[in-house]
Amino acid sequence: MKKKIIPLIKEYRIQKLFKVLVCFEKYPFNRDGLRECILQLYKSKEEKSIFRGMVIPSLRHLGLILGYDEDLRLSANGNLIVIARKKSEEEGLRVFRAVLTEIDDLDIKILKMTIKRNIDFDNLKYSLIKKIEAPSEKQARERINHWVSMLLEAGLLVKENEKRSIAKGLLSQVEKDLDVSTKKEKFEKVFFEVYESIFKKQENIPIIDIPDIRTGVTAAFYTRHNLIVTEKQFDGLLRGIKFAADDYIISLGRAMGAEEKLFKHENNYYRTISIRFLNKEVKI
DNA sequence: GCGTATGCTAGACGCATCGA
DNA sequence: TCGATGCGTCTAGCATACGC
Repeated sequence: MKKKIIPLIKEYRIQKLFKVLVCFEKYPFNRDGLRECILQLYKSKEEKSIFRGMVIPSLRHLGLILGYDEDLRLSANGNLIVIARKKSEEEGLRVFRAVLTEIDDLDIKILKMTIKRNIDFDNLKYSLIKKIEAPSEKQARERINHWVSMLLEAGLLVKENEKRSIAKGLLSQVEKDLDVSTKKEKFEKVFFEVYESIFKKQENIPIIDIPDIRTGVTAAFYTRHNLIVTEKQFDGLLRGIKFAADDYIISLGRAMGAEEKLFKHENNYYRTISIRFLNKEVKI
């Protein structure tokens, strides 16, 4: 059986990650400003150790940032966490839990296995360590332990005496937050409004980077409706709308090379989106 | 002008060290 | 002993130098 690949999340303290994400919000596309801001959070430490060795890889593995070097910036999920965290600590955690649960569900499945299997948590951890690809058992254990620590700090797992179990109340809240059915009817309206606002901001250039519209739509859903739309959900919802209708045509632009977080549609990967309105009055 | 070599920078990751 | 921290090293990608 092919072993799972679980990356090592070196900076897994959620409160620290919140602070680091604020630096990314303050200094998008500004590596120097970003580096200085982050190093202030880690007194007297080296750029290589903290910035390049811990923060960047961890945030990238969690899908919270995009780009390299001067292009480093928040992803839509990262931006959503920052917006929610500004509202309150609990709201920040609420969004973080949704993002973590989505990753766990896709790659690791600790939460599902903990619910499903009526076995001791340590046994579950041991069986996971055997199933993941890592240079050594020590490394595999470290990867699982860091992931478990994040789930504990997020409150999705709870420690009772020496046992770990699922925080059922919180998890049902996360499941509610990740329920896409409540978002379908609002999606089209929000999507076209955000497209229009980015279009105007770009001085009427119709071709928009998909990461930008993801960020705009996910933020709008949260601020207007208090709904969490993750990047994965955005992509699913976008795939669900008509690309050609009586009043508009949506075109997608291919990526020039290997890039991050491309939009997958009908087995192809796209980086940009543009909309031609046939009867502008109708839609906007 | 073109192709190759070399050096530098940034990102990623393994593992050593330290303290509880 | 184990978890937390961060240093050392490797690799990829890019820019520049150099030779033909």
